[in-house]
Amino acid sequence: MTPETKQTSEEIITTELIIKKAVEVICGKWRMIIIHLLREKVLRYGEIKRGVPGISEKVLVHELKQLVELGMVEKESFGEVPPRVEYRLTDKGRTILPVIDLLREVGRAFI
Amino acid sequence: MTPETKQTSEEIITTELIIKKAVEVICGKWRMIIIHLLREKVLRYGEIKRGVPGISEKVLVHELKQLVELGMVEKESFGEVPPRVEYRLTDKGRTILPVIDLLREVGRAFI
DNA sequence: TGTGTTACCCACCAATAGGTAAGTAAGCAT
DNA sequence: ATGCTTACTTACCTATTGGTGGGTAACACA
Repeated sequence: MTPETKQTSEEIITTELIIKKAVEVICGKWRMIIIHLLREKVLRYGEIKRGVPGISEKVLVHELKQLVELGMVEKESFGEVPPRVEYRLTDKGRTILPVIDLLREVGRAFI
Repeated sequence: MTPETKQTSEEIITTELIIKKAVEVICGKWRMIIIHLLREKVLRYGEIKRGVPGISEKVLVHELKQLVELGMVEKESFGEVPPRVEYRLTDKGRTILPVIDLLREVGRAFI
């Protein structure tokens, strides 16, 4: 990234902004779990719900909405009854998969 | 990491636990900023405070306490007046530096 | 006597995150 | 008519997070 070892105070400020934004994007009790679930499969709403036991419907819906807003997840509704809605990770969403993998590695020490 | 591609449901549960724990450890509005600050220097309380502009004293004290509890930071008080207290990253704390670096990389796309 | 220094603590408040339980639409099968 | 299915919505509540503005100890120095 930055080839220089010394950072100007401007760069430090930007670095802090980026880190804070990234933390904001990553955090939430269930968000990483949902993304981890979507890692390899396109899933319907109900499948995600069953795959994340313990999450409330309200929070799941809210999280999915935010993930779509952030451009990390794509939502596709088929106009069927009963409804069928699929969620899939976007390329942008996939950029944080390495973060999840790293979290799995370092997280062990804190359990 | 796990050489197998298929995970048993037991492993999936453990994976979720680890990810949730890691997220818990990482999150908080200021935590990563504080750790990033301590990356290369041992700092006094006041230096951290000045290095994290915007944080309230209450939150800073609380964060530092939790970081010590988690074993990520060591606190050393010198019995002086006016008081002098130093904080330094432990090896355990250093394990999340790669996470911060990765967050810096992926975070750009979300600003 | 009074002021400055440093690293805190405390009471109180507001905003956000998350949970619970119920309800809804629209069609199909019974 | 009734119930089942699926993907939600809504009202209400609690808990956690973070912020504000004050106070404190203990000594040194003017």
